[in-house]
Amino acid sequence: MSGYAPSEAARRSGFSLDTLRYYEKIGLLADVERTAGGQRVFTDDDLGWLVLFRCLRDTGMPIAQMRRYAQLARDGEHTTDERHELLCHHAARVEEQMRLLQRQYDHLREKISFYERQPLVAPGAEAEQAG
Amino acid sequence: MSGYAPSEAARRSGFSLDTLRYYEKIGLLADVERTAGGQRVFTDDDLGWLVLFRCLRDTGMPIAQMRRYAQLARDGEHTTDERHELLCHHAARVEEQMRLLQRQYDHLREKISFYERQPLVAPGAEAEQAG
DNA sequence: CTCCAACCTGGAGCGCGCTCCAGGTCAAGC
DNA sequence: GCTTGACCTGGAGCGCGCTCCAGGTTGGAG
Repeated sequence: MSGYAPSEAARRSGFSLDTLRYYEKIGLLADVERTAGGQRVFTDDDLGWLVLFRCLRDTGMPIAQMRRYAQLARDGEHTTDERHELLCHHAARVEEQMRLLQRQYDHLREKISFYERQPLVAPGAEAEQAG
Repeated sequence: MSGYAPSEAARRSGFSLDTLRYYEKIGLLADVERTAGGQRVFTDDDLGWLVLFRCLRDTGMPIAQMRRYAQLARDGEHTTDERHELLCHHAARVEEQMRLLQRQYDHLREKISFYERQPLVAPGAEAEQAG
């Protein structure tokens, strides 16, 4: 059940082969196993990390911070508080990001509704907006 | 009421001076007025555009697409359908983005709650997760 | 009139996160 | 044993969106 070829790991994780190698190179994924010949073998644990990295990446965490998190996890049990804190801070930023996105989405919708109302309104009746 | 110095426009829009110049250079903001000596004077209309650009940027629209939108607007009334369509497509992408962000935020929260439950649970009682 | 902070230009540089490449190795199927 | 496609490495390159710089000009305050 564990031991995936690079292409399989790529397929399952949604990251490209190059990205998987890159993540290992910069120390996000550490010590990926190898065959005798030197080819990578990804474990279920690696896949779990990749799922996490996707979550963090999709929510806008910089790679440097993911690296830090991964390093803390490798450092052992005594770093759980710091890891917890790191994730909480990140979650707070994500919440802010969601609020901003919602706000700007509302603006966008308003702008769109302006285009949709325009044909029904007498020319010049609405305040001129940019665009 | 209209006619802002670059620094004032920067302050009001939240973009840096360099970014304002950059936006003009690449044709997002076209034909910004100048004093006799060549210094920029931003109008309320320019400010309106900047508000729009911030909205589009914050929702992840690439600059090339903003450029296209701005160009269409300059091309006149007969492009309203295309502009409307462009914004609608963008809005759809933003909705997808919001769904993804929410989903990944939920994962993140789950991960965090794992850290918060951990001290209460007997060692080995929970499935091992990466990180 | 002088000063100096704000402004101008063209163009180089940067930070991020990959992505691609050349040149070589590995390993599964025939 | 041979072929062939997947894989390896180190390092260069890229696309985006700015950001910074040098060297010069402008314009309002005193």
